[in-house]
Amino acid sequence: MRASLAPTMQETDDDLATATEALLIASRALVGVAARSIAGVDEVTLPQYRALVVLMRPSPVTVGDLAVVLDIHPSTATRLCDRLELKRLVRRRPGISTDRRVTPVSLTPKGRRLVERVTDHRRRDIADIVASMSPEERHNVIRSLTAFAIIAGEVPGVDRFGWADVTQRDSSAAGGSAAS
Amino acid sequence: MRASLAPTMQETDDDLATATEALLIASRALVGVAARSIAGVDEVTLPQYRALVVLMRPSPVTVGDLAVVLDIHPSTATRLCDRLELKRLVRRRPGISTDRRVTPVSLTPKGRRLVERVTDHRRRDIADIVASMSPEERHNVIRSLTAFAIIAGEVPGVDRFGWADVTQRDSSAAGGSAAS
DNA sequence: TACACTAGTTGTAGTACTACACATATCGTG
DNA sequence: CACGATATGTGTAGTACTACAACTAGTGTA
Repeated sequence: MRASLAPTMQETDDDLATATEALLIASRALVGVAARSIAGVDEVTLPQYRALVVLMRPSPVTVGDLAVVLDIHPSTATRLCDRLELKRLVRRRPGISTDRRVTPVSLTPKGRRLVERVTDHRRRDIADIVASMSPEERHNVIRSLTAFAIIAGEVPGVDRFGWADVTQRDSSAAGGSAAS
Repeated sequence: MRASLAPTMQETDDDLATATEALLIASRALVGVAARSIAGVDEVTLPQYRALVVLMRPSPVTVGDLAVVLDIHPSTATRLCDRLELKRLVRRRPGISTDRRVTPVSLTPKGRRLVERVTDHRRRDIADIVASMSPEERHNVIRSLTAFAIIAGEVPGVDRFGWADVTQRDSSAAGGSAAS
């Protein structure tokens, strides 16, 4: 399919490369948007924000879960939670779990609002761009990106979940490992 | 979402919102991809990587330019350059400019390779996803995202340039300001 | 030439993030 | 119930990032 004419194999190959480049470029633009949306919030550092995004998940999250998802040492997760708790963005809720070794952590309303604020900011920036598109382009975006997002969620090695949202892994801020 | 025909005004409004959401979701996926590509590189921290991306620009970049673009204090830019120079990723090149107050900074081959490595990593991840798409979807992506990227580059408040690539501004890693 | 301004660096100080090693509760099992 | 495994927290240490203040050097102008 392809609008109308039948694609030859060669055209398909070209499209593959072209689409990849288009996404790579769009990726930069979108990442830039994401960057600004978190930049507008002074209240948390990047690792902290990443943690908050993880905590947006509906399922319960423990300190240990955070360590696994963020790929940091458990003790680092503990410290991270300490700081977030000081800022009243999360709450430790011992006793919620039957396993009393674990420490469930949840967002406070304040923490949730912060994440939502960042998302809204990003949505506005994107909306500004979308508003500048022609109806046809807009229409196209819906179709192609929906397809993209669905597939991205299925391709192994690509996170479909929010924490990726965090935009990036802090790399090795210290001498650490933290690699993929 | 509807497949073909001429949009009415109302449908256009709907599309605007839908397209925004589609981009928001795609944004997460793409940011996740970007995250991984930098995560695979232990050698630099995020601020350091951002600086390297800025230095990919063809035009000469000074220490002060870095401070402005990265939105950090000049002294912070100095320290950043110090560390990058220690890692042999950049070089200070005094004497290149007629104004002997400024200190031009440029990537070393090693630094350039690092940035390219990250980009390649990202390109591969995206290609994996694109490969899973139907030719029609792929075709669509090319058209819509190219339009998106072009517009994004024109809409004020959205960076068209590479440094956004960096994926994100480190927020206030310290007690700092750094906000936008 | 004197003086203000610009660019960068250095001194100082504080917070964050990271990990490793060790200590403390709990849980599961034999 | 004893014992290993699990989940967190603490003690300790090191690097990074950040900014402000002060200093050096070079530029431009009156």
